[in-house]
Amino acid sequence: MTTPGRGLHGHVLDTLGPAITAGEYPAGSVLRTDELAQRFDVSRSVMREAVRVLESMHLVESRRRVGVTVLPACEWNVYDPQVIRWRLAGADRPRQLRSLTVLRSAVEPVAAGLAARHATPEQCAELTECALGMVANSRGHRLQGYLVHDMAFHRVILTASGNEMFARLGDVVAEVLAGRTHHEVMFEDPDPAAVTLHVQVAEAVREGDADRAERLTREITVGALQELDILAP
Amino acid sequence: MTTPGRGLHGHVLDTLGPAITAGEYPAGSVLRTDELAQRFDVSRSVMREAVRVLESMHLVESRRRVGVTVLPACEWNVYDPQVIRWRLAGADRPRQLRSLTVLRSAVEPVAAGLAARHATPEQCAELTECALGMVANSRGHRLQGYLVHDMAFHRVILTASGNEMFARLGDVVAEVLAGRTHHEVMFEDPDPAAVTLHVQVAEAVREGDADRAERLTREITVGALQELDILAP
DNA sequence: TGTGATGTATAAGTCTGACTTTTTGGTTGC
DNA sequence: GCAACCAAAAAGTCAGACTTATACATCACA
Repeated sequence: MTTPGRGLHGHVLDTLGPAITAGEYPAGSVLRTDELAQRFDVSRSVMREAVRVLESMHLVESRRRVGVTVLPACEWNVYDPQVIRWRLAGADRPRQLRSLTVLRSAVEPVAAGLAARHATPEQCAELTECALGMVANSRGHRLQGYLVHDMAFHRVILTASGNEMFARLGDVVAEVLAGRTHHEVMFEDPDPAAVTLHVQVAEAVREGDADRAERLTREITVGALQELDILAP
Repeated sequence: MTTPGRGLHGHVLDTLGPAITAGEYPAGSVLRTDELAQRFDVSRSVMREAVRVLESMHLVESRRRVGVTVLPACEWNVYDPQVIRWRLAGADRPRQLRSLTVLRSAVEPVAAGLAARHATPEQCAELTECALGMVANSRGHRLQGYLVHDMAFHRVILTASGNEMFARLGDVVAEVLAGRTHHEVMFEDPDPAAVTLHVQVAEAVREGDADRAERLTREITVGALQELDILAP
């Protein structure tokens, strides 16, 4: 995704970050900078930079005379894209996927409603194009093409909402969608009902019908929740 | 909030972070590590650590032969609590407050619905206690006491949702609420209707009525949006 | 025996200076 | 005008010496 291993400290992070988020070092574990520097065969300066970054993500805490302490998961900056990526790549991928899908179900409908009010003509056109692309790739095992348009669709919605916080979730949603396609229903064509919903959302946004856009997007996200068996009986 | 100035690099961040998020260095500005180190009267090692942290927040990008480039706001990790705090303390506080309030309006109703399903008896009790505290402080200019219980109420809802991503928004919501009280309607007693809504939400959660909890919480957040004049005509 | 003052070892924190590597931008030569 | 080449600039890396805070143990005193 981002440039991996931009410098030695980046390489260290690519190993340590996933290890910590995977729970390899339980909360409370204590690491020593010098030992880590030796283990990764880097200088202490480089190791310190890596620790500082982990510290800014609230993954660890560095204290004098003690060492580098691993913090409990409830302290982590779970919205940090890097942390999300590490967790998605590791053991608690399912848990992370569920959390993110629930977040989507909260955010995307509201974002769609805002998009209906604020989307520029260009964004409306983009949205329609994405929806059409989804339709065109919805049959005949064209999962890859479908996915690309699906990700683009949701990204445009989030951006067009005009809310910077929503917009920044574009990458996250894209990774959730990609993950879903790669693991769950890889071989079957997407649900035709879902495809129709996307087309209708594009319509609603184009017409500036905020309520309808929100309601339809809520239906989409309900579908995503059901795929992961997150629902009340 | 968090320990300020934990080490020299922390002090540098406390100055540089707010400066960058306030737009003092426009996107594309180039800084040099050595110059910064001199300006802050710290060694290059310390300065490098600070830059690494800013880099992990996507506030800047460091490239060889070029320097430390300030990135455009659309790249920033706007969910980083540190970044949020810096922005709330700076010039675009109003903009940040609006973004966060819209985010609240999306997340909190869904969180309340989940809380109705998953809240433990202890959490239900806490919730009721918070609501009662709000009632008790709702008259006679007891804004401070009211605020404390209001913040606690929303934090419990977010935690009880059982979703880690929601739970981590507790601090953010608390700061939004605190900011609102300190700036807008500081002198008037809170809207009685809002107080009643909180009591009713606590009720709905206790009874496990997810739909009602969600609907009522949506009313609360609509009120918050209206206070900031965020609404469609 | 319990409690407070004192000492000490430890690991992070800081600074400095030398060296390496990458990259930009200009210069040269065809 | 274009290619190859060169030199300067800034980040990146490393090693070593020194400083500082602090957890823990020790000891003295009540």
